[in-house]
Amino acid sequence: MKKYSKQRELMIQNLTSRADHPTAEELYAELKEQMPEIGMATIYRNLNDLCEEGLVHKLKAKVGPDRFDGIAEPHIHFECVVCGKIENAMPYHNEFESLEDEMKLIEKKVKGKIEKVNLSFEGTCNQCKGKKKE
Amino acid sequence: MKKYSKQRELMIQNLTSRADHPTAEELYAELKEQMPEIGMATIYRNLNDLCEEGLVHKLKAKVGPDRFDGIAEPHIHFECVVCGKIENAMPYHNEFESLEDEMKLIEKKVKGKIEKVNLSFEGTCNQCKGKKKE
DNA sequence: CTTATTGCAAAAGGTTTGCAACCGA
DNA sequence: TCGGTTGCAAACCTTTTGCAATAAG
Repeated sequence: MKKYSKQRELMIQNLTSRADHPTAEELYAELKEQMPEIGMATIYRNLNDLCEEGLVHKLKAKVGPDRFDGIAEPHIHFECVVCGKIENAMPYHNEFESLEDEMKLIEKKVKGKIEKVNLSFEGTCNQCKGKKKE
Repeated sequence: MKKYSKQRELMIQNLTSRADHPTAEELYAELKEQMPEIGMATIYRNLNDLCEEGLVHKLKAKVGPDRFDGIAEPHIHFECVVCGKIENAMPYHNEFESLEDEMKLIEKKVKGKIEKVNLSFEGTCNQCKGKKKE
């Protein structure tokens, strides 16, 4: 039987109320301020559970550790191939708005055969564009 | 100055002449038959070089180690969330043919800002569907 | 009282790196 | 000969796991 845990609660709260996609390490650092005893293993264990429950999605960046997304709606990701950061593709939203709708359409169409549709862009984020191979 | 190496040559040959997307380990095992002295570090080093040169693409599966794709043309991937295998989305090709064209279009449109557009489906492959959580 | 969940530390898995030997130009 | 490339082993980073302690129901 599933039991309540403060740790998991904080994680859900954190992940579902933000638009970016932190790594386990980043999440850990943040939660450690609200709860200094929390351990890394708990973070990973709950993250995996939440993924299985479908509440959270695991994102694999080309660079760096995995990232986690607490937003359910299909959306487009922009991933920096230099630092690995993944953001929702807002900067391109206007141009590609229709694509998110199309993603939903595709998902509906292939329901059963396919669990998820991913659409992402790769490039260099503005921060990384600033520095010449730091 | 760049020098020829038998090892890299074999890798390029292998990766550009197949439609699937092996892991470093799989590639290593195959090449070891043609060249028993070859080492894992060489595989990884060359794989990274080839990715930088743009000859090969690194694919991050949700499950298991990274995979490598020697095909340049934008195409849709189908990834098994159980075993991690990634294949070109041929089974769905008819239905979604237009999407590959759209990918190319998008890529053209955002050239400069964006290096690559990725479209992928997640699901359970036929082999994994066969076995109940083996 | 029972058992899911935790925190810690150790282990595992995948990839990268240092270095001496090797090989192509 | 010179410098890029290799193979090996050790190092590295991220994630998972075993286990005893803790806390939810």
